[in-house]
Amino acid sequence: MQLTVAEAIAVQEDLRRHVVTTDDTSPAPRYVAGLDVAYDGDEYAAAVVVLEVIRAATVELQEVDRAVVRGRTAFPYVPGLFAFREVPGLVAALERLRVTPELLVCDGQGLAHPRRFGLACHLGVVTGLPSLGVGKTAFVGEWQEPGTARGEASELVLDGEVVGKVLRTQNKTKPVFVSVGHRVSLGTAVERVLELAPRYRLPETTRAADRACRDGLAER
DNA sequence: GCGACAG
DNA sequence: ATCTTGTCGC
Repeated sequence: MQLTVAEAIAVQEDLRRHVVTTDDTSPAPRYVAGLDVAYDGDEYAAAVVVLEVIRAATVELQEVDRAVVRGRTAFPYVPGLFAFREVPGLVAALERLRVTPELLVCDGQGLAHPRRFGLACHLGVVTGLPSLGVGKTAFVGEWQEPGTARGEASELVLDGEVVGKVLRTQNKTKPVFVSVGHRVSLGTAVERVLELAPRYRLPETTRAADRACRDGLAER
């Protein structure tokens, strides 16, 4: 790896100062992106899929753009430094988009991180775009099991501070861990995730990006 | 010191 | 993340 663990932590401590945890005065996003990376040894395929959110009687989600970039891993998976492994490929994919997303839905945590600077915060700060994190499992913090109905949530607390929400996106399914990335409030983040997960546990953005990076890795 | 540890 | 088939349920 080009960066040492100590250097990477220093970068996080520096970049975290730029995180904005409130909503900007813009309407609900029309273009929302899902981002994910798949691996095969030290080879990876990073994907970004942009969905247009059509709000009518029911929310409709249509893919309008996508970009998949392949590359070679330059940083190992280190808990707490996950972003250094995924950001290069994801930023490269974002640069290839024709449609600029108004919200990045990341695979992992945002503020729910030991230094309050998980992947979602990192991607938001380096791109300047609003972002939020949706983790499939917990990383840090304490919480109570939320109610079993879609929409019910409980606070994710770390050192006495609310760093996210444990949110049930579908009845009787395992909850997901939502946290702020950049330029969105926690309440809005939860609202966006529910809107993007009308049918399954994970947001459609996440599902689309997951499929895209797997497919990208498969074609060799 | 021991274990836990996003993907 | 990845290793991996069938199977129960809506």
